[in-house]
Amino acid sequence: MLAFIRFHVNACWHTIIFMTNEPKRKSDITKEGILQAAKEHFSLHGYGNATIRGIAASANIDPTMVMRYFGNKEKLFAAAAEFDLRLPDLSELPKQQIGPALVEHFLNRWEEDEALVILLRSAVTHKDAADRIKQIFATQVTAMVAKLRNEPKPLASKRAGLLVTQMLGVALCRYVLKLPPVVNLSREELIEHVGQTVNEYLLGD
Amino acid sequence: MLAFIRFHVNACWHTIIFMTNEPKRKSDITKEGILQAAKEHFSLHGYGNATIRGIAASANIDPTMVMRYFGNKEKLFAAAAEFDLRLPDLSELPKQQIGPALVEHFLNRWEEDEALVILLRSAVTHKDAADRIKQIFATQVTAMVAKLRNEPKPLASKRAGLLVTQMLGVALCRYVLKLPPVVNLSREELIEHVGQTVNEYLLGD
DNA sequence: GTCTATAATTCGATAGAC
DNA sequence: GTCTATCGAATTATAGAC
Repeated sequence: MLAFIRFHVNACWHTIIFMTNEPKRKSDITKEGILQAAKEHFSLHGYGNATIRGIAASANIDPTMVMRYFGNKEKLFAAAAEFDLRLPDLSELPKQQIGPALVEHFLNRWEEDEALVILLRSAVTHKDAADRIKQIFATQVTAMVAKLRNEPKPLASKRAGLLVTQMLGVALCRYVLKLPPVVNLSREELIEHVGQTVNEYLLGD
Repeated sequence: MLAFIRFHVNACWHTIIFMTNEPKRKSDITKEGILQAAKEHFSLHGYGNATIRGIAASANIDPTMVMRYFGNKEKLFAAAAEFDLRLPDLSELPKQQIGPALVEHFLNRWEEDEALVILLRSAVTHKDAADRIKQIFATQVTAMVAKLRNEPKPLASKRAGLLVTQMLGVALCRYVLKLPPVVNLSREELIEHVGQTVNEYLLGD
């Protein structure tokens, strides 16, 4: 098991990684450290403005090591942005609870895994990231919506589209742009009000 | 009055500008052409990935002319991203129509003025653009919400926050990321369903 | 495994001729 | 007003010594 100590000098984060249990090859530890630093830099600056050198500095390692382990910047990004929405099966819930439960799940995933912020901040200018987001929401979300009710695919696609505008809007304002009126909303307020909207989009009409 | 002819060679747009009426100084025409090209490049690529050289090429002009007219890249961006939401006074409308009317106004503004897409695509990685968006939504939107009903400011701020997540989410998915399920929604569908949500956020409880 | 040196680009910005 | 030439900085990526 690996553990991290993180500290920052001159407004720049650094990571020290150490083992807590099973021994692991040094190369794996190094790779984990690079990946952790990469996630942070891509998350903060987006694909284009994150640099191999900056990532290497945060991981306390030589920049050439990053290339050695990940080949190039694209592959490093792909590794750092690996993500799964892990949408739960909501079909058993009472209808009134589906929306709030889904919003809570989204908030949790967004806060526990940097990958979505990475993808969102990069997708706006980086084609690979945009394609990943399109794929995630085209497959996982539409499938979940279609499963919820037995409707023809075009209608499920409309519901999924409306749902995505609201959920990505929350993520953009709260976790990427950090707009004060949205950051100041509590989790409970978001779950209640946005949950009601999601319910309308998924089950309304 | 100025008019534009636009064509593209090698997947890159170019602009020819000519007068239709009143004569104008050549320097003004040049400046207009640069600004038009700049809006397009910032809108497509964001601040960091748009280049002075690319903008100059689109405007059929020497790159040094851009610097001459606008000083530096920051000032050129500020000129290209100049924007006003022009929120209408909705307090006279029947309550049921406020949400749909507001959504329609947002869609119109977004489609007739590139500046909002410019700001949104740049705000994610460029601090100046993020600050502009924060300012626009902190002032114009919150003021409109507060005017709609006579409520204490913290409550108006919550309503404005929820509203912004939905409206920026629509803009992000439809005009920036161009997610298929959202692009495929018709204007009428957006006005109807998102309008209902907006009504809930602005007037609910 | 690690690091120095450097190649090859690209960009914003400036100096200065005409 | 216009353009050539160029500076200085930053980046990804590679070659090769130890």
